Amino acid sequence: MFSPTEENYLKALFTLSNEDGEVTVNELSKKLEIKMPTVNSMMKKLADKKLVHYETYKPLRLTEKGKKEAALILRKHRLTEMYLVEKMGFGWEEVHNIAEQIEHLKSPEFFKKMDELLGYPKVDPHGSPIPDGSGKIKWVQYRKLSECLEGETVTLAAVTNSSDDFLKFLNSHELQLGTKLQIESIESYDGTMMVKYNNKTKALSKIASEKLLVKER
Amino acid sequence: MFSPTEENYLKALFTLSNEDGEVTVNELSKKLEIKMPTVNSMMKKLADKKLVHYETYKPLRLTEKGKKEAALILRKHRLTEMYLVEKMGFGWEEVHNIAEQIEHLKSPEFFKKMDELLGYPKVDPHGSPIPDGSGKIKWVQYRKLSECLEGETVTLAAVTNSSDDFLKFLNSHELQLGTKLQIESIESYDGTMMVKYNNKTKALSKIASEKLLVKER
DNA sequence: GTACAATGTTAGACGAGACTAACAAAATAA
DNA sequence: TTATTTTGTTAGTCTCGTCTAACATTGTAC
Repeated sequence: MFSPTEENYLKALFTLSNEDGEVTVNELSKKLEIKMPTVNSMMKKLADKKLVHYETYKPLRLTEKGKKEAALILRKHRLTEMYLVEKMGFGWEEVHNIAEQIEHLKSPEFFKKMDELLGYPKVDPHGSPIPDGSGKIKWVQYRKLSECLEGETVTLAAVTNSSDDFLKFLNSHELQLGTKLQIESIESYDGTMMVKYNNKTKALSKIASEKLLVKER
Repeated sequence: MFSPTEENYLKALFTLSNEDGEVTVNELSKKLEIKMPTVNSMMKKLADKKLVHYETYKPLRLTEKGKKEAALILRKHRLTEMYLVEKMGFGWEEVHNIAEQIEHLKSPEFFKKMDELLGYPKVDPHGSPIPDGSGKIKWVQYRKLSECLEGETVTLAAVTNSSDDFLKFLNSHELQLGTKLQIESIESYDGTMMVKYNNKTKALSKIASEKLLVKER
C-alpha cells in the first residue's frame, strides 16, 4: 500500500502533532534528518494521496485517513518492540532500531501472529499505548512521578522518553513497568525523591521522575 | 553493506548455480522476474564490487566473495523460516514470503538471537542446510525416497521442492521432517509406494517420492 | 516599519533500479 | 552454410527519494 519511506513520514507526522494536530515542515525535516525541500515534495505527494492537508506556508495536518494509517504503523512498531522484549529476550534499549525495520514488512499474518502470541496487549514495553487493528488508540491518563506526593504508593506504567541512555538508566536501576514505587520523601530544593521499591530505597532526580509515568497502586 | 536488491541478485545467483557455478543472464532474469537489460546492468555493478565474474556473452559466476555473501543471506533466510515455524507456529507454506523480507534486515543481533533461541540449527524446516556464520555450508548427502527399497525404514530429512502446493500436500498427509517411514511395498509399474508412518499406511506417487529426501533410520 | 533571520517553496540534478527499443552475438534448424 | 530463433548488450527513458542553489514568505528585533 505505502512505501517504507511514506510510512516513516506518516509516523513522524503522527508523533510530532501538537494538540491541534499541527506539524511544521521544519520539525519534520529535523526529526527525519531529511532536508526541507525533500520533505516539502513528499508532503505534496501525501496530499495527493489524501493523507495530509497541505497548503503552502501553513502547518501540516494529517487527514483522518492519514491518522489511521500512521496509527497502524505505530501499532506494528509497538507490537514488534513488545515481541522482541517479551518473547525474544532483548533489552528495552535494543529493540527500537529492529522494530523500525520490521514495522515496514508487508505481512498482515506476521503482525497478527505476534499480537496473538503476546495476548493482544494494549501497552508496549515503553508503556506507550498500542493502537488497535482499526487504528484507534486508547489513551490512558497517567501522572508524572514528579507530581506525586510523599507517602503515595504508585505503579510504574510508562516512560515519556525512550532514548537509549534513559532506557539503560532504567535497567541499571531495576526499574521496570509494573514496579511498585513507594515515595518516602521529597527534597523540596531540587525535587529529588527517595523512593522504595524491590525492598531498596533509591534517590531519583527530578529529571528522571518527570519522565516516569505512573498509575495508582 | 548491500541493498536488498543486490542481496536478491546474489541469492538467486547462488541458488541457480550449476555444478560449474555458472548461471546465464536469462535464467536469472526469469527467476527474479526482472527484464534482461536490468539484470545485465546489475551484473556489471556486482562485477565492479568483485561479487561476480562478468564477461560479455559468457555465463555468470559468483566470486568467492560473492558466494560467501550469498550464503550469509541464505543463512538469514533459513534461520528466519525456522524461527517462524518453530517459535511462532507458522506452517511451512506460509513462511517463505515473510522470510524473504526479514532476511534483508540490518541487525546482526536479531539473527544472532534467532540462532540462539533455535539452538544453532544446521538444517531449516524444508530440510535444507543452513550456512554457518562464516558462510560455509555443510552438505549432507540424502537419498530420494523413490530410490529406496521395499522393507527399508528411513527418516524424512528434506524436500527438494518448496512450492506452496507441495508443502500443502505434505501438511495434508501429516508428513514432517523427522517422520519415520517404513516402505511396505512398491508398485513396479508406476513406482507408487505404500509407506507406513504415524501408524497408518498411505500411498505415495513417484512424483511425490522423488521430491522427498531421506536419511537412514 | 524597515531590516534581518528563520522557515517554506521552486527548480533542477542525481543515483538506484526498473523499463522499452534497437542492435549484436551465439545457438539451432533447415 | 545460411536462415532463424534465442540470448545478450547498448542506449535512452522513467520514477522514487534524495540533494543543492536560489528565491519567497513569514516572523522578530530594533
